[in-house]
Amino acid sequence: MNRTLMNIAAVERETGLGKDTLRVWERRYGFPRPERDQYGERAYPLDQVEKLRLVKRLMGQGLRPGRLLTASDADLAQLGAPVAVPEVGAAEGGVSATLVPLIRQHDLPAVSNALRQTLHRQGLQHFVLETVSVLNRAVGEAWMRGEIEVFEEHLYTEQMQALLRQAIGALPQGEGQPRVLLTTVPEEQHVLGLLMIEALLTLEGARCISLGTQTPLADIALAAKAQRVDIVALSFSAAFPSRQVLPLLKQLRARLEGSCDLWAGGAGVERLRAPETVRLMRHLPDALEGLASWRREHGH
Amino acid sequence: MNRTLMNIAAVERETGLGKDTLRVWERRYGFPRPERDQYGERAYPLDQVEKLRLVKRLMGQGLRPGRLLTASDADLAQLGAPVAVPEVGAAEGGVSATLVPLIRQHDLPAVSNALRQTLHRQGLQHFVLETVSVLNRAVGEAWMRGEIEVFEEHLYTEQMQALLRQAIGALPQGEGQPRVLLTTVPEEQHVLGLLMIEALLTLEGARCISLGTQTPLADIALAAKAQRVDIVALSFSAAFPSRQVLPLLKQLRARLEGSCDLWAGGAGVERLRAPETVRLMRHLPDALEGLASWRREHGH
DNA sequence: GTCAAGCATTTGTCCAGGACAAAGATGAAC
DNA sequence: GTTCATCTTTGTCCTGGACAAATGCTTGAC
Repeated sequence: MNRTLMNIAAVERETGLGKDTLRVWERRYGFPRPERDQYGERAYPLDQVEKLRLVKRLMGQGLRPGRLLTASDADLAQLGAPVAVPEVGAAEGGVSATLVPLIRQHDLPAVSNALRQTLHRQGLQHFVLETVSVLNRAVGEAWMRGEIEVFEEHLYTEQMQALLRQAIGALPQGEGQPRVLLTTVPEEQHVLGLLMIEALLTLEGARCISLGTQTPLADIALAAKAQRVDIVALSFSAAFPSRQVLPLLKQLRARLEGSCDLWAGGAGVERLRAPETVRLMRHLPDALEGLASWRREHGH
Repeated sequence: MNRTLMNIAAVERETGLGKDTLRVWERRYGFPRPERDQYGERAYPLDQVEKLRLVKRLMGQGLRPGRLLTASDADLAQLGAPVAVPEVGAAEGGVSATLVPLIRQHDLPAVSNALRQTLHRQGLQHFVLETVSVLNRAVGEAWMRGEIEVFEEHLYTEQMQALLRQAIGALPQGEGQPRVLLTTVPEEQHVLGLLMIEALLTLEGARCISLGTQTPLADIALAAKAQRVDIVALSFSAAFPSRQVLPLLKQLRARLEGSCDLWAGGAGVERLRAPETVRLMRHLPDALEGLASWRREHGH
């Protein structure tokens, strides 16, 4: 018998739920109910960890933990079961209707080819503005509905990343204006948003300098100074805890020079109120508009 | 006056030190000594956060927190000050002697060109085996000595990543054997190790399937099954807490099918004892040797 | 029936202070 | 100098309490 038990740190890694949260759920709702090891420390069986991953996913659909954790296993399984996919939706003819099934069939070469073909047919700008953003949303929602697994999302991301990086690499990299620093804060690991913006802005002749994901605030500020950038652009995914976004932006704003603009975009800022000193980009085209208005204001 | 105060969660993000650690340091060593906000919660001034980042860096050199946190500010500053770079070292003529200064001067185009040129001169295999591994180590150590900042490391990583991905994209992707799944566990965000292995193995005709970084164990196992891979290869950087590596490998091993090999490589496994069921790759060429021996055993 | 304002509940994160295993340093014996 | 045993340091876990912010609910006005 292969009974693996995980300690609380491993469960935090595996589920993304904090240690405090795991303990307080146990106290309040009676779940999870880990065993104890020889030292009295929590030892979670695999099936409880799986249930926690399910709960986490369902919370993304607006369900609250109090309900989910006190519900019976049967009710939970029903909520969690992938809904029969409305194949009618395929009639819309969108790319996502073609691609999500390919991802689910684990046909990587087909996914890669379909993406490449679509890019070449549409051109980079249209591809990013219409196809990639729609696909990202479709893949994310398919995960929340339980239709695809996390690793399938990773596979999709990796294919798309390779394609976008290749396309960006093929663009001319001049000494354009403005200079834009791209990155995400620590804990935010989604990279596609950055690559999309990098593609759009580079196409328009801006000079993009990417730090990749998860840069500490102090280093974002240092990099902005060292690279003498005009704009710092951050990307927040829907998965990022939204309560943290505005405080973070405020902290970073205080560390940047006044002449440097601060932009924040991605699904994680769609529902936020913009402070005066930060420019929120709720949708992708806002970035192009923002670029144009920066150039107007700075006489280019 | 611009006195930003950070709460304990923000300090954790910024420094990478856990909340428990921050509180126990305060209790034991009297540092950090945050103020309290209106609700009695810790509020860390910026200079204390900076000192914590310095301490974290010095700990990478083998210094222990008990010494560092009770040392005077002056002693600490002396330890932390970048040592005058022994320019004599430049006489070795290695690539790192050329590149690290370019990184420090923030001359991105020069870094990019130097890397590209070296790659073309050496060929991909030699470039990965000799140049990239040496550079990664040099950059990491330069950070530990305080010669370069985190953001400069990010810039280097981003340039190298673009180059390696481009080189990999140009390789023929056949239906080779074995099929290898590449990824890192959650909390391990270093991507260059993965790309290096992907380049080496793809060059030798293996079929590499990368999940990118930070895949939960459950999903690594699911992906291995769905993609019917022969080998799962994980990368651990020196920054990954080494105490966690072996338990992680054991957990994953238990979830993989017996016919699937498990490899672990990178600076994070150099000093570990290998369990029987996992193959530790302490140095890069071990991967090539491992590939050859897999093929011998499976009659290819 | 719709909307806003006020009230109640839920929820995540913080706190204090205790405990202890694992890793690292130290010293004794060979 | 090397090996083994002991002491010290250090990170992470524990319990149980507290409370702000977010969310949901009710009431009342139009």
